Amino acid sequence: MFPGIDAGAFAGPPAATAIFTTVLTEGPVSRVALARRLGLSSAAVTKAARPLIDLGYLHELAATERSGPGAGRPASPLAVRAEREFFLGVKITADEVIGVVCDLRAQVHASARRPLDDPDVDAVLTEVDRLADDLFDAFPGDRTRVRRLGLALSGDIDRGIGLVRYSPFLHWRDVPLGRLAAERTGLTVTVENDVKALTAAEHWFGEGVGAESFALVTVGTGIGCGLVVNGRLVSGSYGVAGEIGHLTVDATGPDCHCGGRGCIESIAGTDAIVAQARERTGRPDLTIDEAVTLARGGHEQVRAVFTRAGGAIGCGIAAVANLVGPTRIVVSGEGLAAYDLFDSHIRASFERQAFGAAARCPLFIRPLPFEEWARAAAAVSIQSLVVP
Amino acid sequence: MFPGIDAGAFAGPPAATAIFTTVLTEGPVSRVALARRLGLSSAAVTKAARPLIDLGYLHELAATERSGPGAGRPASPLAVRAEREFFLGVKITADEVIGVVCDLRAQVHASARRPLDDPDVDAVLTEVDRLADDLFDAFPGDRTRVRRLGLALSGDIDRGIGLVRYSPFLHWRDVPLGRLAAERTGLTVTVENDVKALTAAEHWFGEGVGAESFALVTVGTGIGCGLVVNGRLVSGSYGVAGEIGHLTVDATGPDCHCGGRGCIESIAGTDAIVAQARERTGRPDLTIDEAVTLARGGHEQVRAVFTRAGGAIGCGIAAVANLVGPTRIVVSGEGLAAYDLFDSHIRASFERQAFGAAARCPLFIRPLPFEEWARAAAAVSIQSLVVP
DNA sequence: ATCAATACTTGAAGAAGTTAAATATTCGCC
DNA sequence: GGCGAATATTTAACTTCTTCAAGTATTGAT
Repeated sequence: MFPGIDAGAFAGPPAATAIFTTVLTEGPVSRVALARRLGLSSAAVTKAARPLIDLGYLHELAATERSGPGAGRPASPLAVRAEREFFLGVKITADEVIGVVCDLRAQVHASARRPLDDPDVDAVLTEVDRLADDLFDAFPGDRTRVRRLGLALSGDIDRGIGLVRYSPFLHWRDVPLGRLAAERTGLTVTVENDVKALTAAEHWFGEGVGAESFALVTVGTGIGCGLVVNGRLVSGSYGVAGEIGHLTVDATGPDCHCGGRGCIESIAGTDAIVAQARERTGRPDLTIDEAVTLARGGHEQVRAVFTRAGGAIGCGIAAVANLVGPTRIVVSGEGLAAYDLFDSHIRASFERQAFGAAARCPLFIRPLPFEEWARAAAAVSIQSLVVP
Repeated sequence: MFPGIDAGAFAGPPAATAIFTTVLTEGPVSRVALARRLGLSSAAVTKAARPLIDLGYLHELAATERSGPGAGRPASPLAVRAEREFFLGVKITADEVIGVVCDLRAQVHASARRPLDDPDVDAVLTEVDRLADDLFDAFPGDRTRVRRLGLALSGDIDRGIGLVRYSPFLHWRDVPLGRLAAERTGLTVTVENDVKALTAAEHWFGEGVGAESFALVTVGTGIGCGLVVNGRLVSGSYGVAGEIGHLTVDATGPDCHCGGRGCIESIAGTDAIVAQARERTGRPDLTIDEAVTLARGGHEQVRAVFTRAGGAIGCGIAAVANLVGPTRIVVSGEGLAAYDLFDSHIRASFERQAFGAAARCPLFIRPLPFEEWARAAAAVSIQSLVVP
């Protein structure tokens, strides 16, 4: 059952988990609708929902306007009591820790960030702990309701045991971050790869809701991809999954640090875009923001860099669509802050490369506020409460 | 419960399905081992297994040699009674129908084939029906134990309702093949895409056994891919999945009929290999067999064609490994009849392109007897009995 | 022969779900 | 206002599946 006071995770009957997950991700639903949706009898829903209501995780909404024929008792939809519990989410980057406090529905209630100048494990833990304090201070609600912390960082991570197998940018190997952070903060900690966290968050609280399979492509310094197939996140053996950054898309493209040529990342990664823009403008100190401004201002040479990048991203997305056939695709990341320069090119390239009906797969292209990574970490923590 | 006489599918308790599936795919296991493996109590295994034994689907093996400390009652492993039930499997190609009779463990007991000269639905059904008769004639066992038929063909297929949405080589659209074949043959029919069927067969009865995720890459006229992720076959929305044939791997490569350039298929597809070999030998009527003979004989120009093809295949496999991270990969297909010419090049290219530890993913490269496609169809039929 | 170890079986008890019937609430209509 | 049809939810009796705890079975070692 859901925890009363302790930090234990949900361990009730399968029906209760399914009910709570559905209400959480798909919004208020009546018991009868839940029964239909989950293949249960309405009696089973009534019974399984009661303890969730008693514990304060669900509550009944006032009857809403009818949709059907008009007659009959109106439904009393079940809704999640978002403020029943709160979650910290922290994204760890090479030079910063960014944190948020979210409620059960992954709405942000407070946020904070701290610089990081030492990638040493202990130093990072200290900053995470301080950040948690900052978040508690900034959080207007009941602090005793915050009992979980989600951490997200890039690298090879074993979420099950909270182990960072390898983090290239922090130079960590086999760091039991989950245990260490739990000791430091006294919270129940979940650790997940950042792209997977974002994918999971999008699956439960974003555009991926209700999709049996979907893909998230992140565009920034690197190009990454998270996948949900058959309703479950794809983890990948050997610590590898979602690596699309080094697919070849243009053999006439630039050399890539991976040893290949014309990889997506070497064309559409932020660094690659800056490098190309510098080359074409002859300004060796051009920044990405200046490049964006020039492109928006109509500078054809720089514009072409973004066009080409969009084309490369579209190719990568098409590869994903052709291989796993997701129902929907989200394209996001810091690199899309200037998504007005990308959008149509990504779509055109995708539609050209996608196989048959896969071209009909809807694309959601939008920039990603950096805080969103931290929210994703909190979302993973929410998941770990509901589905241990 | 398992059917006694009727053609109904398994509908017993979840534990019984899990037990039967495990014994079927992983071989004889003791009840205690099953309990540990499936997270059940040994009492539950005893109880769930009894009806399966009574119905003749499972039986007890004589106690085997011990593995543990030596003391204690020896286990009585449960094994599948393979001859309890038999299955027809038929692969439909553009010019032939190929069929086999398999037992529950997917061992072939008889096989037959018939030419096909008319892609008309009715003509194909007639040939399938005749082939079934041929198979019944060739089958040495008890015919009344054959009650299911699996069909496999390339194209967009809805396995759930036995519908062929689109078959390019037969020019079919929305043909309810499952229903039609059931009416014709009187058998319970399952229809599946051929590559997915092969993937499912490999997952249950081949190199994929026990793998949480694995991939099968077929090499022939086309280059295809089937995926199992989180223990389940990937179906793909929009009728698309596993399309890796048109990934670009060599921008200097030949034009492809898909409109792109340097696609895997345009380099490593059987037709592409023949075309390249003809060009390099100046013999416009060279066949694939002759090309293989030349390459084996040391003809450098032709050899290079296979080397290049192997490189392209390796790239495609690496793309799959980097994106979904399977635990194992099988590379197979008619196109690998000359796999001695490919093997090392595929491996080298894969290891070069695979990301980090993904390069450690074991590759099983081997040719595919054509009959294997029919066996895969039977395997899908077996699955449909056990997991409806 | 006896003991420890391991495998399997049994029976009582419990959890989780089902069906069928009762209850609750509304709308439309008289 | 009262009544019936429609829909939602609850209740109670029952079924099914599973576990737990205790027993039986079979072996090797002493």
